Amino acid sequence: MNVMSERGRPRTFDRNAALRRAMDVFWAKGYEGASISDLAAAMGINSPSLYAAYGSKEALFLEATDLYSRVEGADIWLALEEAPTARLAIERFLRRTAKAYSQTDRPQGCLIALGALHEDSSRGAICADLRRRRAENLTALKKRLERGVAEGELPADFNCRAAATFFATVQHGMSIQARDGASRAALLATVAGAMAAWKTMADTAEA
Amino acid sequence: MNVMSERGRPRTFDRNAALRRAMDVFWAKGYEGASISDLAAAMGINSPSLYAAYGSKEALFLEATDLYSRVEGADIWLALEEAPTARLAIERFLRRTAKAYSQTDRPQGCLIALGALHEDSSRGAICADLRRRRAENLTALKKRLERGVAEGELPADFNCRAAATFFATVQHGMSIQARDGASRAALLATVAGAMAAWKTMADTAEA
DNA sequence: TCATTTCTGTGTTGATCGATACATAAATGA
DNA sequence: TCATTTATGTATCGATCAACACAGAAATGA
Repeated sequence: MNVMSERGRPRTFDRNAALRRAMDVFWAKGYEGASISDLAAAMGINSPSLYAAYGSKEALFLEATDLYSRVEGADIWLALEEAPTARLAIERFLRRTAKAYSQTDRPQGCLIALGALHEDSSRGAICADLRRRRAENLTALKKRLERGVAEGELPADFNCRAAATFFATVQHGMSIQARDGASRAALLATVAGAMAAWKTMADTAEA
Repeated sequence: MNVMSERGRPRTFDRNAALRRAMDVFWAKGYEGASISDLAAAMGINSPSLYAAYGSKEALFLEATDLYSRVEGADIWLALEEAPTARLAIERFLRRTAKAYSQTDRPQGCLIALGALHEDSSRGAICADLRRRRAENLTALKKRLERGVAEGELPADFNCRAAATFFATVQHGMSIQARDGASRAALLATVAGAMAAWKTMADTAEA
């Protein structure tokens, strides 16, 4: 398959490197704000090469968001699985979020959260895909909390869904906070606020 | 002034009613997603009438967001002043937010939070205005918490800035949550999570 | 009545949008 | 060598963007 595709004139640019550049543009400007001109210029190619290699703006965005989750988001969500307790898992998840969202050498906030918030007939697939990814993230949080219940760390009647919703919402808010230029310290203050809810939530469930 | 302006052919549409329609379009589609065609059609006028009455798309947006804060946002922020305690003030503020963001007869989430998140040279003034409004909201929260400290409800070393940042961030996250179709119950679960942090934050400050 | 002022609807402006046509270049297999 | 295949650069496509020119309509004051 791969061997057969080596016929014809070879591509003169690195497809993965160009995709990463496209990701940065979408990340900074959002889906509608990023024009084909912007993208092609950042990728160092002309628009026909872009369309030949990726198909369309929509397809390019979908590939870019996939790359984003794998490269930029992986570390954050890995914390959920690796931490020994649910409490530590949530805390590390939020702290890594604060760190990632305040990196000064890349766009602030999250591409998944901010990439395409305004639905439109011409952007239906884009919005649906981002929504699906956000829903997956919510499920990952819920699963980790449920594991905490199963392992006896949290009371049996702990509301995992509600808690997961809360922490996911805090993370989404941090994207907007980061876009407003919040410092890492300010984002960590939000993390501290969210974690302050932990004890009360666990105790309330027991009562 | 007003009398002098009554010369010439009178306007055949209600300027305020049309502005409200424009607000709804910006609210649903965001600044870049709302075209002049969209706006004029929803307002029931042609684009020259739009430009004659409001000046430009940017000026129309600024008027629309001002109307939004006065009409849609007033009730939410009034809760801060009216509640007898800081704790109740924050709780009512968040509960009214949950109610407002889940109204099914209007766009979900907040125009101030979601209207223009991606900065661009052509949208600088828009983004700056929304950022200013968000900063004002943060200040209002901080002021209310400081009043709680002054009145002895909260310990003297309570970190008002950090707490205000946390609650503002939760509200911003609720906008994205609402855009994802969250029910009022789901938004109230987030409110409960945020309020669960209250006791811990107050106690930690005392320690 | 009539000059002045302001608004309305039609039609259009140059710019930019996402997406391609086309000719040429550079690789392959036969 | 040469037909085939794929990529590249130039130069555009029709559609839509924000904004406006212009002429006619509807009010005013004199």
